Amino acid sequence: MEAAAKPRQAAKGRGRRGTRASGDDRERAILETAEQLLEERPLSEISVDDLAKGAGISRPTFYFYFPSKDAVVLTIIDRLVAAAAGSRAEALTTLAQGDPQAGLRRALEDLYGAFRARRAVTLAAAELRMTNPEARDLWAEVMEGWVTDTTAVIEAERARGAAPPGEPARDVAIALVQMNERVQYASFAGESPALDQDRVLDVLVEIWLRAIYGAGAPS
Amino acid sequence: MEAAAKPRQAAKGRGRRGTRASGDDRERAILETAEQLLEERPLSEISVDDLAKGAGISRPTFYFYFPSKDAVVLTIIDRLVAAAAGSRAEALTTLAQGDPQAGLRRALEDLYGAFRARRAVTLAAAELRMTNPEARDLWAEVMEGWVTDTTAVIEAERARGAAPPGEPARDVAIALVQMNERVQYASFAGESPALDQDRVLDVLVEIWLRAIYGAGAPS
DNA sequence: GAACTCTATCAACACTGTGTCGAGTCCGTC
DNA sequence: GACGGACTCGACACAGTGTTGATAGAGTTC
Repeated sequence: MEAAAKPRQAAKGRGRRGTRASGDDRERAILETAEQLLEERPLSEISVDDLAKGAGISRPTFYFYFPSKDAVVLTIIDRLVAAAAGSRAEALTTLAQGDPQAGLRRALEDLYGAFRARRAVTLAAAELRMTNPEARDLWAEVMEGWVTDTTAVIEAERARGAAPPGEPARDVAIALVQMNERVQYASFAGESPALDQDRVLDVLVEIWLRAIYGAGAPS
Repeated sequence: MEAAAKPRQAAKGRGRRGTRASGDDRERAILETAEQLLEERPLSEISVDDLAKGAGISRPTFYFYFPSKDAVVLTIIDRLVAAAAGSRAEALTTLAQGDPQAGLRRALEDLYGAFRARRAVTLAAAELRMTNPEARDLWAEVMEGWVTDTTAVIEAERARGAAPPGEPARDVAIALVQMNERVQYASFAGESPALDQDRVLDVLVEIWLRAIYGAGAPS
């Protein structure tokens, strides 16, 4: 009886737990504090107490608004993801009509821009993904979206004869999308072997174009 | 004088802190326990107590052998890195003489094999890299090694006219190496959009060859 | 305007995990 | 047989998480 008695389920149900009222300010204050602190240091070095203090409340009161630190960050990531989804929809439109190569570049540019604009959140997402299943799932969804789109583009280009055949389109898409993720992350995080922020796009675009349009290699 | 009196430096100086004696067994037991537990669950869900228990000692005794949990994992990663360095040296030899394209495939194969053989450690390394500077540096060194080698190959192939010009060789090398890392990680971790373990190599090799040897794309 | 309810708040607590200290035991050697 | 170093662990101090229960205040509702 003892063990099952506790309905422990931290990080379930992202937002406030009760109904809605005036304390919206507090909730916003917590989110803003989190974003601001993430600008300064990694997620692992931010405690619930830091968030509470930043929002001008006590630690227990924090738990009135969010079930955990992770939930706060997840909420923030949700927004980033929503913004990125917007970029993706837009990019798709550009791609559908007109020159696919130029469209591809536009798409990669938008995506890169969306994440660079919220660098700190992007890095926190990567960190959270390591330990939090919800973050992992959310990110997986995002990746899946891009992979699906990219697969469609590759298949279309192959079908119309603009791109040569090769490994399955979806497999290539997965590798390219993951390359972008990693390269962008390394660049944002200032890792040691990493591309300069303003070189990222040129390099990624060249590899994408060659991977999709370039024939094998007749030495 | 006081401050310097304590040679306290958690996670600094990987192995035992004292001299060497019989307790080598314990040290080995801790390392083996760690490897074994990493096979079952992520690093974040393994405590110092788990390691101590697994090695048949108490928690304080653990600290006689290692300054922290991280230090244990770092030691394990060191070994993986050493093995990978071996693969790299071998791959270089293959590359230097004979067909570079076949050599490239061999190199990627060896690398992939080295990490797949120690999947759990590879995943732990990625996890630790998020929070531990030492792990970050160690990994950075490894990456730098591959980037340097790859850069040399690309430049050589361009010089001898086998590969067309393009973005700076080092930039391309960074992107490709990071792609490999991310694709392999996703595959090992069983992420949702990820390549099947036995598709990884074919896909990576195709993209490498096209990125290096494939011309742009004259639609 | 007293009783009722619902939001919001926090002190105090229980728990988990880390790292340290000090008091040992055991063992070889001088 | 006592000294010193390798080795061990109980007990502690600390940091962080999440919960409980008591309470204050701001509207209703009758």
